[in-house]
Amino acid sequence: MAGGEAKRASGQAGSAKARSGRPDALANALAGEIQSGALAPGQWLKQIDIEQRHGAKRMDVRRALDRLVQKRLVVHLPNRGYHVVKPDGRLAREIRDVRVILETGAVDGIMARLRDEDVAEALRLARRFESLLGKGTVIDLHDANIAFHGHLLGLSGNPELTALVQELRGRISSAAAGQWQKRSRIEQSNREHFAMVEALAARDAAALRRLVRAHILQDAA
Amino acid sequence: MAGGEAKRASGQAGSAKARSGRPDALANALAGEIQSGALAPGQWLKQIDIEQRHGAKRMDVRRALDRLVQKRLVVHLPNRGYHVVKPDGRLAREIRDVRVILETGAVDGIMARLRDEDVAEALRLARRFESLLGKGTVIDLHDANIAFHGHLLGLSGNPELTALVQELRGRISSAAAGQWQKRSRIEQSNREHFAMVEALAARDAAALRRLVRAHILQDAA
DNA sequence: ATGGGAAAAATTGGCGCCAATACAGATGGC
DNA sequence: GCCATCTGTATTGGCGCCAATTTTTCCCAT
Repeated sequence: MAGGEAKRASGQAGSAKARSGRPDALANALAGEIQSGALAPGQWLKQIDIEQRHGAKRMDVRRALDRLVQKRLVVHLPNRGYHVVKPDGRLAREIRDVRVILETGAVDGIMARLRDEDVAEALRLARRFESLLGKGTVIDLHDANIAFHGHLLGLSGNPELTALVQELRGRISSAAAGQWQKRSRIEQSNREHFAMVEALAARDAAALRRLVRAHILQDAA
Repeated sequence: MAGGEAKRASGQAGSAKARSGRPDALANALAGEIQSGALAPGQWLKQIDIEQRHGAKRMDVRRALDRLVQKRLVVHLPNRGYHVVKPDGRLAREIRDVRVILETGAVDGIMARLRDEDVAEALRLARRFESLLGKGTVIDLHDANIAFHGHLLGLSGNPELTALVQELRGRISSAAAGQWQKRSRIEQSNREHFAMVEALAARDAAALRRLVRAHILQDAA
């Protein structure tokens, strides 16, 4: 029995691609709705509603919900159902602190591998964020912000670190979503983006660390 | 803000207890078998085998496997099955680097909240590890090591950080399991444990950071 | 003998139905 | 008039069966 050993090297090793499949797609869709606030904290997620709204099969719904439970985005009460997790101040603070550690910790790796074209790309993304300040939706700004920070983290050369931070961000964005509507804070974020790009260009690790820390701490303060 | 509604203490907020339920129990059992090496890397996990070996229902098996996929411990190929993930040097290195960032980043938090009794507890756990050097099994040593580092991380006052590191550790322990059999390295780890306790007692954050970094880097080098 | 191909066995994955449980509303007793 | 209980309804969760796909085995042709 046991002996399986994959003859073909197919699969796994190089496959960060990972065909998402329908269940993951649904899970991501629901995660997006939760993070965007479409699904309010505490709201019950009835399987039938999701099944009809997304035109999905019952099993996919169940699997997606189970996946969201593991991502800590929804809570499952046996024989009662699933509901959106309610923002927990303590938890949000802890995750925020972890993000500070991870993203400031990534700075050294970033500086070590930094090329001029990476700085240029960061500048481009910062400008894209800025261009959306006026007429972009909140979601557009959110995406542009993700793109900027994702690029920055990607420069660390550690995909796992990048994925981890994105996962953590997904777990508190719902709590922070309300904060994102304040205009002054978005403009402050924009200024900090450019400051970070300057720190990058100057290869000033200490300054970048300081900026990243302040940036994260203000986002979900 | 974010009202701490929790009328009933039940559910969500404070429930680190989280009734594991059958599916999680199976997932943990399989995870243990993978990390202990009972299930070899690359080996195919047939649903029927697991169903019979663990006396579980088919659905629980499927759910547990799906959960392990999300934990990145097994790989799923549609219509082919699930197999244990093969140790990937690059991935292991990335996770190891993330651990360095997290555990060295936790040092400041640890020092800020450190009490004398915490140092005493750390010393106790270090001694327990040492006492197992001679006649403990590899698994005993592994557990004692986990306990020591878990205590250390717990001192940071950030349960999320602790949980995150444990999760990361679980994803590479299979790869590092082979390394744990070298005696000299275990003794080196033991010495470093006591050095860390000394750094704790001296409230020397820089020294502790240096020790933690070296300790993690050597474990899964 | 060996390679290709087809049938057979095994395994996975999906879908539907039905029981178990919780919720809502109505009814009756105090 | 209010509270407890009971009934009806909606929702969840489990279990089994069957189709789809893959892997293995066997046979035949070259």
